[in-house]
Amino acid sequence: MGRPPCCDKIGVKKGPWTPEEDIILVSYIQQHGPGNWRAVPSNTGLLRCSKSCRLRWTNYLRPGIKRGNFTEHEEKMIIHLQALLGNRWAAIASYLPQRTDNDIKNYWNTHLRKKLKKLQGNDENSNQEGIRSSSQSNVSKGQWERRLQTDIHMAKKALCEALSLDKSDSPPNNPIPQPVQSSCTYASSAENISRLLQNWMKNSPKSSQFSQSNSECTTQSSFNNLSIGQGSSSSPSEGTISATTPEGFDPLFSFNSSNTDMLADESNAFTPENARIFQVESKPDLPNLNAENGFLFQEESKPSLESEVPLTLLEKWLFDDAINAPAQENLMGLGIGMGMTLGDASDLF
DNA sequence: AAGAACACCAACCGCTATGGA
DNA sequence: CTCCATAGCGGTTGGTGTTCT
Repeated sequence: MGRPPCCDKIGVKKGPWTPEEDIILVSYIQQHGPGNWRAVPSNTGLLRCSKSCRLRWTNYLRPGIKRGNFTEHEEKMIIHLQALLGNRWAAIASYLPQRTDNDIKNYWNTHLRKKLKKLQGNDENSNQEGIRSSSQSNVSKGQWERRLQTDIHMAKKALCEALSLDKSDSPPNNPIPQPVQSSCTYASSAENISRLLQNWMKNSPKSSQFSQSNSECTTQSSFNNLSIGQGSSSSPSEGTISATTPEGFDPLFSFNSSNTDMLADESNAFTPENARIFQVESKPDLPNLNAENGFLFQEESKPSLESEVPLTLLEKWLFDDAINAPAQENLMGLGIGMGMTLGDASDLF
């Protein structure tokens, strides 16, 4: 029997995604969750193949993705991990949950590789050319060993987790760094779309093709007022984005004036912080974003502190930072037990 | 000012592994 | 067991913006 082909490549659109397509895709995923990508083009009316939809989601629209400049810390980690793992970008990305493998790969190819080459050129007499050259010199052995060690370690970890589910929170003094499990909150993908739209509006001031009741409402200002989770319960008069589809799923994005105070200022619109607060605030009445329709709130498994007591932006920022810090420290000790020290990578700078 | 060269990065391509029919 | 869709991955390409000449 077999299944029908993924996409027949006829009438399949290629090239950059438009904000409209992004909105349709995110809206659909918020309702149905990621997966079953084959159904996405037909259900949304997107003229994209399923693979393109999946890649767009994983590389760009997925929540929690950090874009923009890499920090020095991230650079060092990438260099270190690349030396350990080679060009296994997905594995490297698992240690930098806010970055996609594509992003890391691009950054490596465009920045870090040159940087390392330059450093090696400037330091050719040094025995610290280090990780790269030394690992390259016996690449067949060293890399294989490291990969093997990494794989063994990952297998061990998986086994441990399987055997002790109740100990899912690894002890703080765990000497073995673990890939960071990124939390997945689809709501905050609006942040990504907002960012996209802001860039888009910057680059292309022409009006979007959203059908809007208010003709003065530009795409950007609309998204500054974006409210998540109001779904079909929101008043149509407030300007629901028209994203008609064959199945007519309800777009989840609507413009709600109740939140414009926080988001009215363009500079304040949908930063990661306020996006998350926004999400928390809109949790209690989320008719469309619940487990029943596939919307996953993995962050809800965290202590309910955040949802009970809204934090200020600064408090949240500090709170998030405190959470992330141990993981980063842990990651920086990655080489321990893998035949490598962080110093090896740090020496490159 | 104009065009060439370069840099960047989103998206695509092709391959492999996996799992369901 | 075989076939095929799907997911995931790494390499590559092409469009666009920036810098250089």
